[in-house]
Amino acid sequence: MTELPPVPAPRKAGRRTARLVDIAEAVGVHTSTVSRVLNGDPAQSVRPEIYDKIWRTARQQGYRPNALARALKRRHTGALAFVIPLLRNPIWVRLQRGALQRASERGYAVMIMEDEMDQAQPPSTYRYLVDESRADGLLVATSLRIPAHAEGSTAGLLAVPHVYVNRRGPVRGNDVVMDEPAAVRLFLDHVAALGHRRIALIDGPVEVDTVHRRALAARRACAARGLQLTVLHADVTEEGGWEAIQRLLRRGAATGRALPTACAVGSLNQMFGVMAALRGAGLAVPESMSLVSLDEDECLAFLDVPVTSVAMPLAELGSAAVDALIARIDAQDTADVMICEPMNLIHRDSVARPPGS
Amino acid sequence: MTELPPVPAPRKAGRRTARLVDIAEAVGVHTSTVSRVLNGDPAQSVRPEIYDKIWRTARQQGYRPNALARALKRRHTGALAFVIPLLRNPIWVRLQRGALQRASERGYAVMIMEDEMDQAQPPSTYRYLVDESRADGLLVATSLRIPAHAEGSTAGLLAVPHVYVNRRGPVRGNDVVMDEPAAVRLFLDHVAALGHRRIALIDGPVEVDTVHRRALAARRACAARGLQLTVLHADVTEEGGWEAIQRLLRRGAATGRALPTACAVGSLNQMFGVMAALRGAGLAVPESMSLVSLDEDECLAFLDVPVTSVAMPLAELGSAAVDALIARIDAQDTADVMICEPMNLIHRDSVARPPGS
DNA sequence: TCGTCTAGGACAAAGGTTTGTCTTCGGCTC
DNA sequence: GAGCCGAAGACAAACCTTTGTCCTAGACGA
Repeated sequence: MTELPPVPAPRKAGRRTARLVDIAEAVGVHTSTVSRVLNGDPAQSVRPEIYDKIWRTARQQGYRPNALARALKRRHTGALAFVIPLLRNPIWVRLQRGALQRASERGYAVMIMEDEMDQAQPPSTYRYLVDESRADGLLVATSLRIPAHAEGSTAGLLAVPHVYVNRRGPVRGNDVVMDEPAAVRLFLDHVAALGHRRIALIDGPVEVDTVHRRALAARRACAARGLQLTVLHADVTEEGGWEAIQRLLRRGAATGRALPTACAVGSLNQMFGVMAALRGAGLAVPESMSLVSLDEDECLAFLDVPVTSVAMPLAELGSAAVDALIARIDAQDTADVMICEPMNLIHRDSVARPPGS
Repeated sequence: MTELPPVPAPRKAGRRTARLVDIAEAVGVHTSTVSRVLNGDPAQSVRPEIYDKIWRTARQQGYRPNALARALKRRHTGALAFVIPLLRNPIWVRLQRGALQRASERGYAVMIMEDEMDQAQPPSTYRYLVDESRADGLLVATSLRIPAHAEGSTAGLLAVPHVYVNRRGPVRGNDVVMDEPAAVRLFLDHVAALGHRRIALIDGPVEVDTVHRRALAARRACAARGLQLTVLHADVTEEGGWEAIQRLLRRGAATGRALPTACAVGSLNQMFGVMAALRGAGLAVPESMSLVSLDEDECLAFLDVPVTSVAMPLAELGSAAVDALIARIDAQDTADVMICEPMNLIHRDSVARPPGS
């Protein structure tokens, strides 16, 4: 394997790929006939002998329809653009996977546009992809925060088929999201049943829509259950999680109020920071603090103390988003979609009864 | 060839986007003039007044050249296809980022094709993307193992501009890889200097090219330094890492030979399993076993014991791969590329002197 | 005055498909 | 035998740009 043949650099020597007209000539019919036969046009009738010859020739010449010409004529590119922040956070990977797979099943290619977390562009920036006929529609998973969305950038996008993924856009009817409230309740019910009364939620910046909805759901659910809730917003990084715990501790020390005994963490990255900070503060998990990750990843099972988590339907979200976008491209229904299943609490070892119970 | 691409659905009618002819009519010139002016053709001379009017009208109508028609005529799509296994492993994310960014700088769009780890396709499968004029070239980062590559699947790809990323293809001249031997040496020099003599390398399946090259480099370097090396191949998962350590322990018990005192782990996923297994076996890090990850990720700094790692130039790899592919598309040079920098050992707390020294 | 040159454009031919409309011809009915 | 019809395909017009070539009128030189 180490010594392989030297490369002959076989750049295509003028031999162009087969076209419809090549087949037509070889068979002795018009290109329109070849086109209809190859596309299985039921209205076209040809003698079986010609039919066979067309297929044989096409196969033999390795014919592939030119997607450009076809798209130009059909006014339909068969491509979807996915605007996504490429983060280390595995949720995006799973989401991307689900979307890619479904798109491929439905005969669409997906082009990925990175939208950097730090300098997110308004989604309408990407409209040009549709205007230039590079894509038929936009899957928007940008991390731009809500207020910036709302201001003006809206109008541009509306002219073009698009769907917001895991986020709510400025108008209703184009969103595909997960049931964040259910995830939060899954966590709350679990720890409340064990006797926890003081709860913390550590999550990303409040301007991020998912975070906002989780916080809201947590507040409602805690109010309903008579639980005391502390919400801490921090960067979606290990540092962020670390710093959030510091804040929690400082706040506890300053007010003299007892610390929460159960804590949910919005992202895997933050989780690492949270655990490090807890360890540093001498707070044992789960003895002093129960921990639940709202972001499932297999590595959680292998940590020092395996972390209980809520597994969200991310792949399902991705594929549902693709379906929703294609429906919009085909000018079909246009309603928000919420993906609820499957959503499971994965029991591991980071949750226990509150201390002193 | 049995199945042509799925027939796309019809598209809703509506306000069409501006075309060259719309501008031409509005201005009162021929479309060719508009095209040349808008494309800045230096050979075209036009009165300043017309020039201004063309630009004004184009801007006002929000003209965007139709990428399909343009690509059809120019025989150049401006898109690259990236065949990649979408894994949780963060290396792919970084690689993808580097590639996306560079491609966008060079005016190319990137479409991502997922190639599943489990059922990887021969790279020539994706040739159709170029044959159908969907992309100008292929960035191949498939996880398919070498032997399968070599057999027959080669010929198809050669006809098309492509580059293997982080892998060696079956012929020389189309590979963009990192300096894995240097990474291995960085690890070895570090632990050898501390007095370690018995070394382990836990990595993915040997058929994966990067793994193969790392193992080879490790063997050579250990031989040269008089170190004793154990290489363990395992799945690139947490389980895999866990199981590799079990194997190491069983082997030690069976032969009665002393265990390695320093261990490099090829991927982050495996690292979690390795640490769990070590913990389970009562082997403290770094007192009983020094650990180095060959896969840097920020979370390593926040683990129970922060893990020393070798940071590889992944983003650089991605952008270099894009450059190399574009060079091939432009029929320029065709030589292998090896990315060497930046590559750093990130010192954390998982490496110490060997026990009893 | 005639020819030449150049600026300033116009014309038209691609590029490969799709698709609405026509044509031709044999067979059938009446 | 005239008329009609369906089968089997041919024709040609898009789809929107790019680009090689051609045209025209005024300026200029001889």
